[in-house]
Amino acid sequence: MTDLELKIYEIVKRIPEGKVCTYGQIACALGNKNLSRVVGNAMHKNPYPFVALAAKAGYKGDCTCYDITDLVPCHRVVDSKGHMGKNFGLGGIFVQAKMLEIEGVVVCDYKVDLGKYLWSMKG
DNA sequence: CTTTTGACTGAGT
DNA sequence: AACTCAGCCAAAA
Repeated sequence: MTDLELKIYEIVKRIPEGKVCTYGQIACALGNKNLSRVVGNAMHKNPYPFVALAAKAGYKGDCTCYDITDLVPCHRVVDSKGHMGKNFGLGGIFVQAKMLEIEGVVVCDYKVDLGKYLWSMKG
C-alpha cells in the first residue's frame, strides 16, 4: 500500500451515499489528472469493499464483514462518462449498478447521470 | 532491470 | 461508435 493509494482511499471514503465520483476527479484531487489509471488500480486492490451491500446486490462471492469505518465505497466511482467500471471486482457491473441503485442512484444502461449524482468533492 | 498490462482520460481518426 | 496514442503509477512477467 503506497501513500498515493492511501490518499486515493481517503478521498473515495468521502464520497457520500447517493453520489458518484469519476476516476479523473479523484486523480485531479491527487494533483495529477493522469493518475486516473492508478485510481482504477487502487480500486481493484480495494482492501475494504462494501461487501454487505454487494451481497444485497447479488454478489455471491466472499462476503467477509469489515469494520464499517474503514470501508471504501469503490462502487461509487465511475468513469468520465458515468459508466460502471468494466471489471468491477465484486461480481461485475451488474452488482455495481444494483449497489448504486440501492443507495438511491438511478442507473440506466449501466450509466449514471453525472449531472445529478456527480459529487463536487468540495463539500 | 526492462516490458507489458491495467476498475482511466482526452483528443484525434 | 470503435480504434489509436500518449501520459501517469504500480504490479506482474
